[in-house]
Amino acid sequence: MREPREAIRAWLDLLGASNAIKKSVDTQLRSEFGVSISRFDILSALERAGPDGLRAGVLSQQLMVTEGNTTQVTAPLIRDGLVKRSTGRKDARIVIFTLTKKGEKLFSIMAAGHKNWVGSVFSDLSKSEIATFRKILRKLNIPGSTTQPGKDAA
Amino acid sequence: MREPREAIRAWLDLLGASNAIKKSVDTQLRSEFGVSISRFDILSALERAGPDGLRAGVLSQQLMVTEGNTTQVTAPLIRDGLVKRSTGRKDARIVIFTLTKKGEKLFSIMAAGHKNWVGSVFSDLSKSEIATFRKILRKLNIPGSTTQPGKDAA
DNA sequence: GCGCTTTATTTTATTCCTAAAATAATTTAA
DNA sequence: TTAAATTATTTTAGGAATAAAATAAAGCGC
Repeated sequence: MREPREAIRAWLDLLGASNAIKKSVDTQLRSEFGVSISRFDILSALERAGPDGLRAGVLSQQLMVTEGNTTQVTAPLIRDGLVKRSTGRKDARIVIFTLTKKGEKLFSIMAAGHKNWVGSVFSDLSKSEIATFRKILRKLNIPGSTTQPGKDAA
Repeated sequence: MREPREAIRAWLDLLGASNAIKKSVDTQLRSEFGVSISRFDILSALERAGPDGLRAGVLSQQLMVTEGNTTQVTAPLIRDGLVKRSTGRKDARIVIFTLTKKGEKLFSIMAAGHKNWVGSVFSDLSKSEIATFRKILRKLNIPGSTTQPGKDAA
């Protein structure tokens, strides 16, 4: 494949679709629940983690953002009583985030809406088309991405 | 397609690929030319527009950003002498952005690098795979998107 | 011609993100 | 056991985006 013109078009299409879907989901989460997509992602990770919650560093890794960002985005969630922040009992450097009851309740409602919205975006695609789509995404050569097959450390 | 689980996975893959490619391109543009991807996009639009340049509103529309954002992102490009800002001769409310000679020169170098980087991301895909990929992207139902087929104003 | 509306852009305040500096707690080593 | 190094997180400064308010210029209606 030495035809960068088509590659550029594909990249612009990919970026455009991603931005448009993200904006749509974000707008719906905000208007219905007053929560941005970034905050939703944090609630989602904490829900998956269960009652033990997640350390700040682990949460950041999972969301692929910096720790500074996690500190900032959790702040309003804590202020609003959706997330609890506690420090490690053995090691006081460690910070653990968990979902509060209120956070759990809100998240379960939001998750249903989110699932439906995303489902509707892909509703015109057959199961095999979705599989093809994901397969092609996996074939992209993204520099610095660890998601490549069989790329173990030397 | 009533299987939101796979749809969610596809959406997360799509978002992840888009973010990763964008970060990679941005990093390379910054390190080699000291220009962010947002600034590159503006230079690119102005290059396509040619010597007549573009009005602030048109530029914003093309880049799908607000006019306030255009004002802000053009500012450093003007400061650095890559873009010229002039006001309309007939209507003083109108602002026109054009590429300077310096901007043209830098852009032509950057565009070559950009084309290669994006090309390499898609280098493992055949021509028909790229076509399939773009076709599937076009089948996504994105709320509020005007890119849907045959959706004329009523 | 003068006030009112519309149009075009800028400014302001806020969110989300990063990188780098600062802080704070623990562990290691001499 | 205390000074130095490491680890975990927060703070700070700044870029890129938005929405909404402010500014500024044109165009209308009478």
